[in-house]
Amino acid sequence: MTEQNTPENEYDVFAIQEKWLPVWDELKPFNSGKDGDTRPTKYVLDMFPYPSGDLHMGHAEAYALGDVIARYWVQKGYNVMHPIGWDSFGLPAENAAIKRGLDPKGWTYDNIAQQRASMRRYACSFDWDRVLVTSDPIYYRWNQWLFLEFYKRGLAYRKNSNVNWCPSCQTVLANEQVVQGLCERCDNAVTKKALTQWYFKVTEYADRLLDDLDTLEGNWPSKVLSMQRNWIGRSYGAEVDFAIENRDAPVTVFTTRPDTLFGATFMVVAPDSDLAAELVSGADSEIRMKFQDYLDQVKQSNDIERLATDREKTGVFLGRYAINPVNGQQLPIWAADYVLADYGTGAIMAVPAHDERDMSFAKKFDLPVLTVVDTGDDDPQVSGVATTGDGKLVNSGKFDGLSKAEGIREVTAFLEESGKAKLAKNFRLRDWLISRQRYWGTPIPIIHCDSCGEVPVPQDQLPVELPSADGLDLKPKGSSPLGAAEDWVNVACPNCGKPAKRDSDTMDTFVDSSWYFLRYLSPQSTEVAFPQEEAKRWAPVDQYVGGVTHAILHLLYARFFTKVLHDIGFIDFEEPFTRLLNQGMVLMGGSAMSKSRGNLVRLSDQLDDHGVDAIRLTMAFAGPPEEDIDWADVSPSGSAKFLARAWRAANDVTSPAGIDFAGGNTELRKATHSFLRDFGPLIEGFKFNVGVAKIMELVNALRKAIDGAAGPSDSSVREAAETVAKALSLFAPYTAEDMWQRLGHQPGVALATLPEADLSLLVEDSTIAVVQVDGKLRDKFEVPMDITKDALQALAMASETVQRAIADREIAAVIVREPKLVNIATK
RNA sequence: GCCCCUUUAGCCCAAUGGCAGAGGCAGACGACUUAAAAUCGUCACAGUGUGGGUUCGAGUCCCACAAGGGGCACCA
Repeated sequence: MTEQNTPENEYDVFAIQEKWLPVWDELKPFNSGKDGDTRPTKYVLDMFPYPSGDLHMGHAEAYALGDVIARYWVQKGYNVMHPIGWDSFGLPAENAAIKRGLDPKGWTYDNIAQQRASMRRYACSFDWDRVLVTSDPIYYRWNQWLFLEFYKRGLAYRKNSNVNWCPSCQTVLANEQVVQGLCERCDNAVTKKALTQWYFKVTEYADRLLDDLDTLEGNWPSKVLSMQRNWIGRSYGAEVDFAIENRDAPVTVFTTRPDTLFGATFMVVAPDSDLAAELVSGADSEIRMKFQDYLDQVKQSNDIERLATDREKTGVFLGRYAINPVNGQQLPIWAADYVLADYGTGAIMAVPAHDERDMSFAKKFDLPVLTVVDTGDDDPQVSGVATTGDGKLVNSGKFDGLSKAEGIREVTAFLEESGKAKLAKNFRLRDWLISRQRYWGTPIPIIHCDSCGEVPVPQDQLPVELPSADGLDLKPKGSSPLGAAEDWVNVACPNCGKPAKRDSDTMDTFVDSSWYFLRYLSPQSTEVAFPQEEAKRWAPVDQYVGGVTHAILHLLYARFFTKVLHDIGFIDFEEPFTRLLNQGMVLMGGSAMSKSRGNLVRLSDQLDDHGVDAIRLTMAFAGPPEEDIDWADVSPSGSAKFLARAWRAANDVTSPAGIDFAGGNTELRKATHSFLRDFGPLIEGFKFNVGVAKIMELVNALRKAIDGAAGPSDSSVREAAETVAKALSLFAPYTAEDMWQRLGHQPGVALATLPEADLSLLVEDSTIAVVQVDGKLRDKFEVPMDITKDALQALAMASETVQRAIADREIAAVIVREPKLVNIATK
């Protein structure tokens, strides 16, 4: 009695944590890539964190789930590479450092140390010998090397254009970092600013980035695939040349509806385009002034105003005319900000009858509407509502009567003959703006020389290391803080030796994360970014795990880098992440956790209250991994209770380790082996919550057997308990390890293999057959597994309750699915 | 406006087109206890958002609608 209450025989999760951590440090069960390891390889990758503080609940979920997968494959006998690192450059770290008056470097590395300690305690199955930190020169030197490889191939270039500018952060933003016209980071309205900036030519890969998504179908969440497709936004159409009165060269427009060419009644160009300025320069002074006023107004407006869909159309007439190539019609040319300078050619043909935007513009400025497709809807000329559906072409000369699709084809072909049109496609995707006017990032390895222009930093001078932040004003002021680091920025031109200046911008941190999965192959190499043989061995990533917040940005950029590296010949695959799991978010009370909302759940508190295992188990058990977890809906104390229950069951086993399981209690053996049959597919299908439920089921059966007929010494009890320990180690490694030891084994349950199910144990010689009448259950009885169709049907027909259900109705059909089901359909 | 996802018991969630319930939370009851906690055990609770359709048979497939969530959106 008293003995049962000694600590030795009581589940103490905190003591267990302390006990096993040092043992695992020694054992290193998750080291990968040792010489002579003949196991097949598997690359499981968790998205690496920003070191912006300690780990939070979101990290806890992501790493718990990634760990289930990594540990599963280890137990299946794979050599699993499951690395971790830190995405440690970037604005969050820098802003926090400014706010606290600290060096971003010291602040960043302190946080890394803290997160690393927390990950160890959280029992993440990381290979600690492969850690990388993107703000280490040994890492970002290869960003610079990659930049220069891109530069060599024309994939990195500089151009002047109107870029997204956050007046609050005082830096440019990529398109992807502007959300609903607001800065992703500070929620201030984003404006435009003409600047010369560095770009990566991601548009050159737009087709492949889109088409190759098909190869990921089924292995990536369909949501992510559709977001990427939306983002790339390919549309097919034609480029059509319109001659311009009093101008030698024609203006080319892009249209997806060449079939409506006869309905074009005006042309619109983007007001902020060079074309608009050029065209208006040929107009009289009153028009030029009006245009200038309009342009000023457009430039002042921000994206929120511009994107408001219910906004009235605005624009000015440019005093010039275009000629419609299909019928010689004279079309007035307008400038309006609903046409974008950087999409298509920055100019459109306006067909108000068949385009809502053109229609509202035509109405506002009283421009003509001409219907050229009869869709069966109300005539737009009369109704003032544009029609976009299929129909028959009208008012279109020899093309009358064609369908929309035929018209698109025929009209384009007709113009193609005279060289006035060609098939074309356009993308919503823009080139990736990578310059940032910030300190804490990878310096762009270019030197600007007055005589030589842009000069790449020679390979032997890489890395271009960041100068110390000492004495630099990091506060945002619109230009890079690095420009003020005199000693750093002023260098001799590598070409001509004359005084020159370093490029003082730093790279977008998405550059860092676009190829880090390859750097894990050799995180400390000073020779190469990554060794090609190792890439052959490990890459691409078999399983990527992370939040859906990166569904567009990070994943698109990483896919782009992969394709470029493939084309250069460094790797032989074109998609970086074979399989992707997006875990949901952890909410509290229905909304995202935040300090200001007062619903913040601190991970460290949860771990102190319930222990690591219970929190990990709760994360996995809460529901399907891609769904959000509302912490108000789950019960970490329930998880802790279950773990104690499992632990006690293992503690009750009295048979010796190594005992032969054959001959053990049949019922429990069946439970164990049906578990073994079901568990693997569940984990491989990401149904972790169901997998945990199956373990609970097995523990319930185990408890019953210990307390019942089998008793604690039965071999089946040991078999079940060992199975529980192994399976549980994916979710609750401390508890599982302790169970494993108490069952008489050496430490290292993580490396113990899960046996295959012995299906012969699961063969039943009888089953319950059900009889339905018109689909409704009427009777059930036990039958032999090998019962014949006729015999089962006869048994069913003989049933009294069945006969009563049929009553006097005529039988239309009898469906027999022996041995389990008979359905009698009546007329 | 276009596209996608979700909707099963008080709650979180299971269910190869074949008996709606695997698991858990909260709950009720019982055993153990002087008592309580802990533990062990037993139990109740929905006919699957709504309306149609396909089928011998639908939570599951198809169509429409509703609610909630998400993505894209003046991209020619």
